[in-house]
This record gives sequence, structure tokens and C-alpha cells, in this order.
Amino acid sequence: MQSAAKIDHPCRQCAFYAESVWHPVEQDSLRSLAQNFVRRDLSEGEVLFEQGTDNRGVFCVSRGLIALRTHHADGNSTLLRLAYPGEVIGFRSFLGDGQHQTEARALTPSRVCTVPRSASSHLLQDNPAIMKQLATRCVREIDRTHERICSAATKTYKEQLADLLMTLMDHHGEQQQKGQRHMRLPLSRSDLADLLGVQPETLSRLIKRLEKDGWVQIKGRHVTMLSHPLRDLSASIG
Amino acid sequence: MQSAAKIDHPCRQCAFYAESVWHPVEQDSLRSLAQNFVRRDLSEGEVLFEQGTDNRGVFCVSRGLIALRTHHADGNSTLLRLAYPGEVIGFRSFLGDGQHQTEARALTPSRVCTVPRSASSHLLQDNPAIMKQLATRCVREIDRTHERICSAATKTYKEQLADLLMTLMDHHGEQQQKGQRHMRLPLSRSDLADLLGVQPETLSRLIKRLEKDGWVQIKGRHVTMLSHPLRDLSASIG
DNA sequence: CGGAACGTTGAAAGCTATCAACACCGGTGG
DNA sequence: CCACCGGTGTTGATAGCTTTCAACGTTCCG
Repeated sequence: MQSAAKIDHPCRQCAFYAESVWHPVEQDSLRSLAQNFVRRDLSEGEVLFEQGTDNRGVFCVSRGLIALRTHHADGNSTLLRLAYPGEVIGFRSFLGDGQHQTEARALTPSRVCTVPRSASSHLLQDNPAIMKQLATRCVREIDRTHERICSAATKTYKEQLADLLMTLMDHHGEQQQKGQRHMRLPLSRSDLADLLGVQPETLSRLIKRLEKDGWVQIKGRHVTMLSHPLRDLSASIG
Repeated sequence: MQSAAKIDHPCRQCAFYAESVWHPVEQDSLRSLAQNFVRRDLSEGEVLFEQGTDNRGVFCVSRGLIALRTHHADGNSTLLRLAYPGEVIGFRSFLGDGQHQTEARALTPSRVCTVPRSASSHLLQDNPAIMKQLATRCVREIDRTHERICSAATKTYKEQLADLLMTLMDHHGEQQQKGQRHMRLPLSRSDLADLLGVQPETLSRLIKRLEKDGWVQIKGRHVTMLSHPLRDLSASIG
């Protein structure tokens, strides 16, 4: 074995290798990436990083579901975003002031790949193309938040909840008999409320109103909806 | 005169030179920057770029005030952001899909410095440090939008309007006699409403309620407020 | 069994959207 | 000079929605 043996890219086995932020890392730096690369498994409810702590690197979700939440001074909190496999988190504080503005917590058992902060910095110096990748993730985040601001200004809470449930169903749903999809909700009622920006009581009533429309049923964490809600049904949501 | 004469950085005379995205441009590329650099003056109400059009470069606000707005399918619109001198706009579509998601319109007579898209791309290739600058602007935009989402979820419209007026006063206000500040509102009532995400009628009533608290007066576009609103006053806003 | 966390329901109060009407202002044209 | 007009901003009344507080039901676990 020679010391110059080709090192395999740590992300190659990942389903999201093609658009990995570390994709641009070239042979010279691959050893550093491979040596510092850390895979970590999180159980449900476990915290990846806490709000207000120093950034310790760049995190990439490999499996599961991570919730990014900011806690406010009054004790309340807002769920800013759900991060699915393939998404990168913690890059804002890595690129920015170095302090996490959000808490990252696993909503389901998850796996996260981490490149520590110092290694990330070095890789970034040697592989400028990585910055372009991070910028792309930034743009995606900006689009996401703009979309959310517009939704909040345009749609009723009921519509927003309907949209949210459809998105969740796309990620977690499984086809069932006769045109129905089913999923286990990965979020508690409080989390759903934090995501919409309403009180839990209101969320409960929104769910009731949604169920009355007939295209979705929600009992506890079990959600069932028509696979292809008719246009006139979704139009009646307003 | 020799052709290798040192070229001055086009942004050097700008008050925001130190944090300009083009600051990292080095001597070799300065000629290209200087040649393509375009200063443009906009009169009040003039459009810099329209939503849905192709990105034509990176824009830096030098003077005045630019409003970034997205128009929705139903004819309504949301004012996403105000861009003050020193801020960069259009970078999202430059880095992203190349289509402007927002409309940029001058709220006051303004000056904008533009580096056309192709020149920007070339400069970015030759000066990778520019990408870091753009990423910093991205992070700032992400922080701004997160802040806004949290505000919307946490504060009442009345508080949001109070915050907005204070921010505007910080930018546009002028000291007056006996601890008062005055400004000419750079936004119409509709724009203010779009910024908060409420209807114009509601904004009118919010203003009335704010005036009843006694620390601010708003007549037309003339706003007067106490220079240092007492703590208990701002606490009574809720 | 008891307790804690989670979720639902009810009633009252407060706020916003909507529709309609009106006031105000600047500019145009007779 | 004045009437008219469109754009802009305000006011009123009503209906619908959310918040808040309090109470109750459920589930899970020690």
C-alpha cells in the first residue's frame, strides 16, 4: 500500500452526493475531509446544536428529520424550518457570526454528517468552489423564507395548514388502498402550531375545520388524506 | 500615459467601499470592473428591475431607498424589504435561477451602481473572494427574514408598526426642538400595509391607536415622535 | 393509582377583513 | 376661478377569526 493511494470521497455513498456541498473537494484535500468527517446518529428529540452556542461546523442531514427552532425571550418559540435528508444546516452561523441563532433537534431518529468548523474553513480555503455550493444553499434558504413570508401575508391559517399537511404527506406518506395516503405525523400539535405561528388551541380548531371539508382525517398522529384531492375541494379550503 | 497605468477602484469613492462586494477585485480585473461598472439614477417610483425578468447583474444601492416587492397571482403584493445605501440587491437571482422573484422600485430619488451579469460572472471567476462577500450578504438577508418571521409570530401588528416607524425614523429622522424627531415618510399607506401584511384600512386604525398612546404623531407623510420614547411608553404599546 | 404531558372544548373578548361611503389633495380643463 | 376627476387615505358597521383563560379528556409511565 502506498501512502498516495486514492482516497474515496466520504459523501460518495450518500444519495445526495451529486449536490453535496463537499462535492467540489478535490483529491488533495480529500484526506482532510475523510479524516474529519463525522457521522452522528440522533434519537428522536435529541439536540444537534443549541441556540446561542458556538458553531461547530457544517451539518448535512443524511436521514430522518431535523427541526430548526428559535426560542424567544418570552419563553415561546417559532419553528423556522424542517430539514430533510440532503439539506445542509448550520451554514448560516458557519458563514456568519459563528453563533447559532436556532436550535436543531431531531424530530425522528436521524443521521447527520458533520465537518467540523476548522476543517470546513481549511477545505473552503483550498476549494473555493465550496463557497459557491454554500451560496446556493443560502439562496434556497432565502427563497424558502420569502415564500413563507408571502404565504403568511396571503393565505389564511387554514390554507397554510393544508399546504403544510400536503408537503408533509409528500415526504412521509405511504400509498394505501383506493386512492388514500397515510402518514405518521412527525410533529406534535405544539410544533405544528409553532410552524404556523398560532396557538395550540387554534391549531386544534383548524384541524377540525379541515376535517369537516372531508379530504383529510387526523387522529392523534395518524393522518389520512385523499391521494389526489379534487381541485374543487382544495378551492373550497378558503 | 502608459497602458499599464494603475486603475482606481470604481467603488473607492463610495462611502461603503470597505464592505463592498467588489472590494476583493484586484488590479488585474479592475479594468474590467471599471469598464462595465454603471451608475444609474432613479427618480421616485422608477423601476430598477421587474419581477419575472432575467437578472441583468448585481445592484448596489448608493443613495436613496429601494423597495423589493413580490406581486402575487391575486393582484396583491408584499413588500419584502427596504434596501438602503450600502445594500446589495438582485444577488439572489444572480446566484440562483437568474430570474428576479421581486420587483425593485425606488421609493425616493436613488442612485444604484450596477455590474452587469456577464462581467460579474467573470469577476467572480477571477476573484473567488467575491463569493464570500456575496455569501455574507446572503446570510444578512437570511437573518433579516428570520427576524421578520419571528416578529410576525411574536408581536402584534401594533408593535410591528411601532418598530417599523422607529427604524424608519432612525434612517430618515431629523432632530427637532425639545427632544422630538421628524421625518417625511418614504412610503405610502399601502406600502406600509404591504410591509406589515395587513389591509390599508387596518393600517389606518393601527396608526390611530399608536397616536392615542401619545409618543408619535402621523399626519399624511409627516411623522413626529419623541426622540427617546420612555420605557414605560414602549411597554404600553402591547 | 397518581401525575405529567399532551390535546381538546367552551365562552368571552379583542382584532382584522371586507364592503361601502366619504374626505382630502393635486392636477386638468373649461 | 371653479368644477371635475382619480388617486389616496379615513371612517363606520358587520362578520369572521384568533387569543386567552379555564376546564376537561387522553395517554403514557412511574
